[in-house]
Amino acid sequence: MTLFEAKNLFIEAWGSISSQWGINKTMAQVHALLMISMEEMSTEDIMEKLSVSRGNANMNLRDLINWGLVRKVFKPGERREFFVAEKDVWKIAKQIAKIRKAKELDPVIKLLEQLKDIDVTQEGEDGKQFYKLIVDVHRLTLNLDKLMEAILKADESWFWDRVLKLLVR
Amino acid sequence: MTLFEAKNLFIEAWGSISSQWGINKTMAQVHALLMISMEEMSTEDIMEKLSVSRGNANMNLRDLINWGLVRKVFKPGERREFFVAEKDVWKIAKQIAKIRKAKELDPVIKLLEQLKDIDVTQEGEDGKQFYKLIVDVHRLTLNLDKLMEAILKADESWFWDRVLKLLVR
DNA sequence: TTAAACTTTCAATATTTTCTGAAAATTATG
DNA sequence: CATAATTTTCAGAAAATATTGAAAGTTTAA
Repeated sequence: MTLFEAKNLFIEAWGSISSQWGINKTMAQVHALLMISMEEMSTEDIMEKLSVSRGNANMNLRDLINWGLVRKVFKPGERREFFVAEKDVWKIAKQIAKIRKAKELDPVIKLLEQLKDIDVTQEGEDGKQFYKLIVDVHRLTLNLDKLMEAILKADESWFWDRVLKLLVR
Repeated sequence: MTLFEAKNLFIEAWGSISSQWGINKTMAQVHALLMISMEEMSTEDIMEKLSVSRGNANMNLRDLINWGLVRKVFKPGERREFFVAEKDVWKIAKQIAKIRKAKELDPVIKLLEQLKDIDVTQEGEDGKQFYKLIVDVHRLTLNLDKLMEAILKADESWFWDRVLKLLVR
């Protein structure tokens, strides 16, 4: 496999896999493209390489910027904007963890905290069982949340050294 | 908030949040409903409670069974099938982790292993940078994979004791 | 200024995903 | 068996999501 083929495969496959990650295909492909390109790219470059419209490219670049995975750069003498992706894989992972925590975990915790308000004393077995479920899920999500927070603060080698030594004997 | 209200809120909210989890609404609601119900439920019961069609109920129940989160039970003297959900939250979490690992992580690892085949010696700086990205992402996903495997084997309190003591001082 | 270069927006369209409901298949019962 | 009860399938409808492309908006520089 040549480098060219490998890069194309990477972009294509990243786009397909993204559907499993709840991320839209163009966004994943733009990200893949920017991660593997040496040079900053213009909107035009991206549109051409991925065969997508200007609107689509623009919107997904904006999302990637909001996710903190891509940033704009200005080239001296150039009027248009260029884009580059963060290349440090640990930083990328932390950024994604942060976003996913906010989207997937925080709303659950918020819901569970509301639900703990029920007056469980008034109800029978049924109420107790429901309350236990809520409390259990709440405890679990809080723990996951703490784990995520720890990841966000951690240095890569420190984190994996600890985790793997202690869990995977 | 009464128990009744709380249960309805839980089902409704679980359905909304599920979109962030890449899970379809009905599936999440059926799961929520079964998790909080004391009694096993028939397809008919579920259709009525959630206002969904027979086909939809049937298909999502099958998916939940395939995910290992729900099982069929047979009642003596009853012809039709009834369904119950696993109630142990740690078991549920492990099951979900297992599925997500298979859907989100394993395909990435497979891709990266293919991509490591490129003949990097032939290429310049560009090839080196690409290779580094592949290797870095590969290492990270393998580590995540090991973490997931550890979770799958672990006992809940043991797992959180270790993780939280070591990461969150 | 103003006009060209470039970016953003958004209504219309296309695509993908989910849901319905009736028909087909399966299973149990007399 | 035959028939009634129940489950499964699946083509088409509906809903949700993603994409286009052209118009509107913004910025730069002559």
